[in-house]
Parts: sequence; structure tokens; C-alpha cells
Amino acid sequence: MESDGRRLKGEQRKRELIAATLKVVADQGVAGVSHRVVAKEAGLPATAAAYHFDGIDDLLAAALTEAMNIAIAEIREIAADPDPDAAIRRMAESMADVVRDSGRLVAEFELYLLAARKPALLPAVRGWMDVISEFARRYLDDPLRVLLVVGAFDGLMLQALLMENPPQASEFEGLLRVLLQRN
Amino acid sequence: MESDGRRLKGEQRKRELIAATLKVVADQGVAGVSHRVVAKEAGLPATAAAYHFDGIDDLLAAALTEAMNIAIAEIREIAADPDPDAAIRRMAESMADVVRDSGRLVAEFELYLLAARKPALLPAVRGWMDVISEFARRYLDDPLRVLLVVGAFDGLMLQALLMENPPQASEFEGLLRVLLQRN
DNA sequence: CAGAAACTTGAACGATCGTTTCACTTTCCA
DNA sequence: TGGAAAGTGAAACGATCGTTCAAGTTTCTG
Repeated sequence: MESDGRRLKGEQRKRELIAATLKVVADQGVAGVSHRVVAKEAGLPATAAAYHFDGIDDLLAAALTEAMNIAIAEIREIAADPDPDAAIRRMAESMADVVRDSGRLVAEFELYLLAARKPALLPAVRGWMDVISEFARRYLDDPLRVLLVVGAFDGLMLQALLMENPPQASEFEGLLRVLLQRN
Repeated sequence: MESDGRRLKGEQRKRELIAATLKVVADQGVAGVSHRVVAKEAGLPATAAAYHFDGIDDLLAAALTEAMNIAIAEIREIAADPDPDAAIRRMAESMADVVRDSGRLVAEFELYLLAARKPALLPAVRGWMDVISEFARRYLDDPLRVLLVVGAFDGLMLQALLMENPPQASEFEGLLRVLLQRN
């Protein structure tokens, strides 16, 4: 724990800046992230981010990692459902939810692309792929099929991001049942 | 056809600028694209892109659309193979090739993200999804499974972009056989 | 060959960028 | 309580950005 009031305020501001950054990423993409834009979004002076983070890349990495960790925690919670069928159903609902407000989805894929060039972001991506993989192994033994689930999970969401009529929860459930051989 | 030598030179420069833009996207991502950077890559003066394109967004859209159209043509050619099993095999080899030199892959996903905010880019993305969908319908009747193939196709490549040991052609072939129910 | 059309290119514009500096307030601790 | 530590924020820096402008050259057309 941390009890120093000075550091506590700093940590709070860091969180505010991360939240503002994610909002900017959702609205305008990674390209729209700058010290001044993020600061205005957070209602803070332009130099706030420069003080609390080691440059703009550090802020971006922190924000995208944070977004990914939230998503990972959600999936982990759903995957822990004792009823395997209920887990699938809830997973499908979660996918439909994420597709509906696409902000997090955009952040997730921006992180993927950034990670392709900045190894510091790879652990967050690996954590995401691992939690999906773990979920899939509950239903499948074949490693090839597990790999397929991880790829299809992201691909379906990316596809949904660009479709006129993205799939509903019921369709996601059908897709998951096919992938997990639970027909 | 076009026979005006003045316009021909202009078209040629446009192609050079598009090629240079794709190189920059592959190396540094969309964020690295600017008039001056692209011009230096192409060995042209900084104002060349400003003359031939209606702004930097127009250049970027032209380049990413071009990359996507090349990819679409490749898939279409492979899908036209009279032997269904040979088509799967060649498709798997193509996927492994693309993963190996990841430049086009990065461009493709940058286009996806850009299309989420700029509707002008949607047709190129839809063309890609359509050609994969068409390929899948040769093997599958169930629309849900066709949807799954399209999503999984992109998702697997995106995943491969970030794996330490991306799948080989043989693994892609196994994955395709599962997806297309051709075991 | 003369004028129009298309292309070329360096210079320059205002805007925004990331970052540093420095004077300041707040908070902690001995 | 007084000095150290942490955070705050306005101002300013040089760099880069997209774009415009104007003075050229090349190419076509009548």
C-alpha cells in the first residue's frame, strides 16, 4: 500500500490521464493522442502528462495496457462460471457488449498494432491471448483448435467492428458453440 | 486508356508515392506517414504528395486501398484453383508468406482501424471480406460457418503477427481444413 | 511555333507537436 | 517547525507538421 498523500495525488492524476487517453483513443485513435489533447480531455494543464509519464509513448503504453487488463479481468471472471454452457452464453453477451460500444475494441486493436513494433507492449497482448486460450482449453483438447479459437475470437470482433449489422449475442453464442464443439 | 505524356508522368509519380507510403506504413505504421517522410522515401520533393493527392488522408487511403486490392487479387487467383484441396493448400502457403514479411499485414490492419473512423475506406475492407467469404462458400453452406471463416482468417493472421513462433504453412492448412470441414 | 495545360519544386505560412525549465504550492518527516 | 520531497502549471524551446504560393519546366494542341 501507499500512504504518502503526495504520491497518492500523483497516482490519482495518473489514473485520470490514462482514462482521458483511452477516451481520446476511442474517439480519434492513437493518432489523436498528444499531451495537449489528453490534458484538455482530463481538464489538466498540458504539462501534466509530461511530468507523470516518461514521454507520450509511456502514457500510451500505460493506457492501452490498462484497457487490456480490464478486458482480461472480465474474460477471466466469465470463464470461471461453474456451468460450462453458462460461461459460453455469458461470453457471447460480453462480445456483443464490446462490439456495441466500440471504444475499447479500437483501443485493443491499436494496441495489437503498436505491439508489433514495440516489444514493451507484448506482455499485455500475450496476457489477452492466454486468457482466451485458457477459456478454450476447458472445452477443447486439440491445441490446433485452441489456437483457432484465439484467432477467431479477435477476428470476429474486428470484423464486427466494420459490419453494417454486427452479430448479436445469439449469433456470437452460435459461433462459440461451433468453435468449442458444443453443438 | 491515357496517352497524354504529361498525365502519364503524373500517374507514374502517384504510383511511386503510393509505393513509398506503403513502405513507410510497413516500417513505422500509419503514424509515420507525412509529406516529407514519404517524399524522402520516394526520392521526391516534399510537395509532390500535396500536388498529386488531396491531402495526406487521400494519399493514405489510396495506399491502403491499393495494398488491399493486391491482396484481394491474390486470394481471388488462388480461390480459382479447380482443385478444392489444392486451393486450400495454396491458401495456407499464401498465409504463411504474408506472415513472414509482415509489412502488408500491418498495412491491412491499419486500414481496418482507419476504416472504423473513415467510411471512405470501407469499400476496400468489404471487398476483402467478400473475397474470403466467397472462398469459404465453396466449401460451406452454413452462413454462420462462412462468417466464422472470414473472422478467423483475419484473426489468425493478426495473432501470427504477434507470436514468437508463428504458424507454418502446414499449420495454416490444418486450421483451414478444420474451418472448412475438410478433414 | 505559340499558347494552354500539366507537372515540378523550393520557400514560406501558421499550427501543433514533445519536452524542458523554473517559480510555486502542498505534503511529509525528523 | 523547518527542510526535503513530490506535485503543479505557465511559458517557452526547437522541431515537425499540412498546406499554399509563385516561379519554373515539360508536354500537348491548334
